[in-house]
Amino acid sequence: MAARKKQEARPRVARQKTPAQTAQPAERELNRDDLVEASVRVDPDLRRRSELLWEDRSRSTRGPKAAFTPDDVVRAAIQIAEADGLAAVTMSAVSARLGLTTMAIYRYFPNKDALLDAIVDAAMGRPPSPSEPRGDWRADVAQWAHAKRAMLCARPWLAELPFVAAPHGPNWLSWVEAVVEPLSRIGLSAVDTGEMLSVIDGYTRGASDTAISLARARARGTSDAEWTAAVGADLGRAIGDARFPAFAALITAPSGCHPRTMERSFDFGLQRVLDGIERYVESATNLSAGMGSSA
Amino acid sequence: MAARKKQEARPRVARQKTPAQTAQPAERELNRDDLVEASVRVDPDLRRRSELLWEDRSRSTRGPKAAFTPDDVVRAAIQIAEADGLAAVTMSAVSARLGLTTMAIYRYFPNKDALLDAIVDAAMGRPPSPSEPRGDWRADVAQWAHAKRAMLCARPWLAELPFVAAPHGPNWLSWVEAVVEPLSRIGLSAVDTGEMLSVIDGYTRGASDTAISLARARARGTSDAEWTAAVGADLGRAIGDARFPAFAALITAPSGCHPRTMERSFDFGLQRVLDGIERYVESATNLSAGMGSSA
DNA sequence: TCTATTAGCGTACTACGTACACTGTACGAG
DNA sequence: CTCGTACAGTGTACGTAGTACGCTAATAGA
Repeated sequence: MAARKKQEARPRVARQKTPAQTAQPAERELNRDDLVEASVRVDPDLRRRSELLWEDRSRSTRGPKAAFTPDDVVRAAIQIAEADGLAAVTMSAVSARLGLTTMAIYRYFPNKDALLDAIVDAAMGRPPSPSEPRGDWRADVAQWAHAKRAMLCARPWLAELPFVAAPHGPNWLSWVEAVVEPLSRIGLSAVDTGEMLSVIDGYTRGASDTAISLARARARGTSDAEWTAAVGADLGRAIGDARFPAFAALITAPSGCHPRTMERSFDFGLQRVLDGIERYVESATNLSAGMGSSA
Repeated sequence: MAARKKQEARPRVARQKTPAQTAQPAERELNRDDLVEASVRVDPDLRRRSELLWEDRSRSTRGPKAAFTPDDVVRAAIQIAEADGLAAVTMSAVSARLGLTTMAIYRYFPNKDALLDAIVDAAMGRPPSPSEPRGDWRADVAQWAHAKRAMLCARPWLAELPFVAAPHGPNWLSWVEAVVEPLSRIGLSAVDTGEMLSVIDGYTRGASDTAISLARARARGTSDAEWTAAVGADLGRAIGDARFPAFAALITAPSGCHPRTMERSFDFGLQRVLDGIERYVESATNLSAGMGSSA
């Protein structure tokens, strides 16, 4: 991540790009040509990273044979992250795992950022395909949310990376596709569907953080009891402090935040969110049917 | 963050702590004594960091006078982060900004992690106090969510830090208190209130990520048009790809993801989430009133 | 066969976090 | 008043990270 930081710190001299086409129409529909045209304006670094995620890196003809594929490198890096955490994923460590010298990975990825991009996409994997698309969007969306949460908890180091930000690879898009599909079946407008996507994904990522934190602790060898004690000691600062009466009352009562009940809690909240969406769907459907019933 | 990483990577030899009190009762109510007892079991590093956030660092008597206070150091660090991003916050940079040599900050914070803890808490600031507590939990919660989102967008570098994780300082607790207070007024059980807290906060953090990403781009000097182009080029990979039909259809339609409409979108989703909570409140209230009405 | 291309190596440089020993200052105990 | 102790800030040095650059050798196409 040091590399990522460097990228952010670079423009100390704020580079003001030529503000030539500030007033370009953004409300139009997108098509391929627009995107090709648009991508020209995109930061070359970002464009290169995106290309590395998508291009077919099949063998080029000349020169000596490479001992590994980029996928091998990514796999090695992921194994290191699984075993020793994201911080252990250094260029030297990855190289060493493959039996290469440090500089050899730079033949596969131009820098660590590009490697991390590939790691993120590979580590996400594919979403589980819904058992049978029986038209029940609510069940499918719930299943997706649980799957995404489980994916993040299984690889808690993944959430340390800014995997919400560009560039996104095929697996990332697959995950999005897997929610958008059931959401589209609701029959809302595209804009509304986008809103619902944001609601579901936002809740899923945000509400998974505690579980991810626990998973991280487990990966470090911390027991659940120790983690609970640490959280309690941390939040317990509120108890007896006049500034936090409501929160103190909350955590003093028998708590719902235990490793055992966390997934149940997640599902409970998810059902509330889905309720909210459903209420909107009902009202929108009623409205479009001309019945004017308010929810 | 390199320091944070190091901390994660440290236990390559998985240190299995003495699993002595694995079966300690966690379902009981918490009180001060429990917490003191519990905190003994907590990772000393974490405990020290928490203490640094909470203890009164008033002047000790002996020795030469310190030129600055820990708050001065934190302020300097935050100024650097505001100007050049989180990556520019190095121990040397902070020292230099205060006119000190690199090693001088170690007189104020034992290491970079501790400094970052303080930065996070200071940068969060205090939540705005609700205009007048008129008993409308929904309005107060919505105001809180918008405020938290605004706070994160104003300091996009803050979201790069694991500020969901321990240790938490007084400002962090103030933010929590500020939602728990209106949520408590609903009259749900403590457990249910905790669930709602998780729903609201989860949605708020998760659904703010896109706006944070935009804010980050702006901080780098990227124009909104460039950012939109970059996002379009990134997600546009889905267009024409048979693997992502639903998502392609979504982004091909006139999109709702524009800088101008982002806050409106956030609020729209927030209203859905609040609807879901409200529906639960209604059903729970009806149930407790013995009317057995199902939602 | 010759040559352009490229995989992997070795060396070296820079930036960062931080350990450690040192200097000088200022308060409080004698 | 003075002296010793505690502490602020300095300077040097080390380990680790990312990576630029030039070298060697292998390979396939001309």
